[in-house]
Amino acid sequence: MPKVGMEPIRRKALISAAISAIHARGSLDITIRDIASRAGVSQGLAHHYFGSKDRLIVASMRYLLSQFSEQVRSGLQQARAPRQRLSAIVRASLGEEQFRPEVVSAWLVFYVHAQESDQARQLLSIYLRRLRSNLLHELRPLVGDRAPAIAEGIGALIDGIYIRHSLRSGPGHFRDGHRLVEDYIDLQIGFTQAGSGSVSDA
Amino acid sequence: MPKVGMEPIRRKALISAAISAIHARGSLDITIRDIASRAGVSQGLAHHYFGSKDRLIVASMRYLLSQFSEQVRSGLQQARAPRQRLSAIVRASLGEEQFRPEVVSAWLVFYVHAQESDQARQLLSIYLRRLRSNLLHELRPLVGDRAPAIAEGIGALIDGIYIRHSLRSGPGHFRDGHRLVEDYIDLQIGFTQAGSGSVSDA
DNA sequence: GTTTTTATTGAGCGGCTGTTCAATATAAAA
DNA sequence: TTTTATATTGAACAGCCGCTCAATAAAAAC
Repeated sequence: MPKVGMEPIRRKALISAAISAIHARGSLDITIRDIASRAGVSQGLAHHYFGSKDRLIVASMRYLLSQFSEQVRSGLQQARAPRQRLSAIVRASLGEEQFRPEVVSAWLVFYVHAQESDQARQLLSIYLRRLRSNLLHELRPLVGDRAPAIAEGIGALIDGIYIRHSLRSGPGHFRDGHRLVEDYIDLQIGFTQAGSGSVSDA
Repeated sequence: MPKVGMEPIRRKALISAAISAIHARGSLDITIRDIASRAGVSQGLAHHYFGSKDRLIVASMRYLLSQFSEQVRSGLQQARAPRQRLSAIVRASLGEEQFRPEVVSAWLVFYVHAQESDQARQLLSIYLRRLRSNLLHELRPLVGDRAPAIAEGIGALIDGIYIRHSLRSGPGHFRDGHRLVEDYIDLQIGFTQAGSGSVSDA
């Protein structure tokens, strides 16, 4: 078996510990000592591998974003038709993986953090652009030039459902969120086909 | 002229200063010294009137919520028909007043804070319930028993548009948000009247 | 077996924080 | 005027924070 150095192991453990600490505290107001202790190492080691608290935070954010991206990618690989690919995106955005309590807390906190940190805002913007681009690509053949507005609507609905979920106490409520977005998509598609909009030009 | 004590004046100044500080910092990680200095008084005075930092934060949150409630109330007083009252609610929720940068920051921060503070969560729940109740009351005569789902959709859309706005850089984007919600409402109403749903029973 | 690299610790430093409190100035009441 | 209540300050305190660093243990390289 290949003996690897400790670095990747510790990095991952510290990132997980940071996300867990953010959830426990409900904000970015967490201490390196707390994170290190959750990861089972000393404060010094956290600095050794990440240099500063800020860099550890950014690394955690990047980790969450990359995990979400992979969920989307894997979902899209199993769907061919545009309408089904839309569902795949919704499923990835509101999937159980994204609703793990720690993950929800971290996303919320990062959204807020993006207001003060340029780096955080840049990272989130990438996520927003990619999601928008994915939605547009699938919507265009279905609704023509109404795609931009509908993509914005879907994105806002997803974010709104997500943030509202975080205020509820209980566990469930997943399926309702999906349904809400799916109905929205179907309504908009139906309206386009029966309404005054251009019935596509391809 | 009626000579009032300093208390109400200082309380309001400190609350405004707190909201301003939250905006500047982008989080609740602010110091009493900073708040007091923005209000033009000493740290000691802030404690004299609010007792603790926590109570000052909660007072600021309450202030924002009450101001929003009044916007809704005043909007509803000028509209009679259900469909127009819905527009009034949307207008209050996505009005310029709510998009003042300081207000946006404060709302976001409070949403996150609600995850750790029971008091904050309770306050936000009241806002959510009242908004939902208002929407349901106007939706029922228009869409019958589809009202709950549509109310949830409208609420999520509003919150999503709000949170997404906070990540944009520029000033504008107000009108687009309104339009998105109004279209959603019209689509849902149209679908109800032409679709398979119960056409109301009143 | 010696040297060098990696892994890890925890004490310590300077600095900032919420809060307390004694002191004082101002205004109201007597 | 004297007394009392209100308004206001800023120094002081105890405590926590991010971060540095010298010390050491273990592993790899030689």
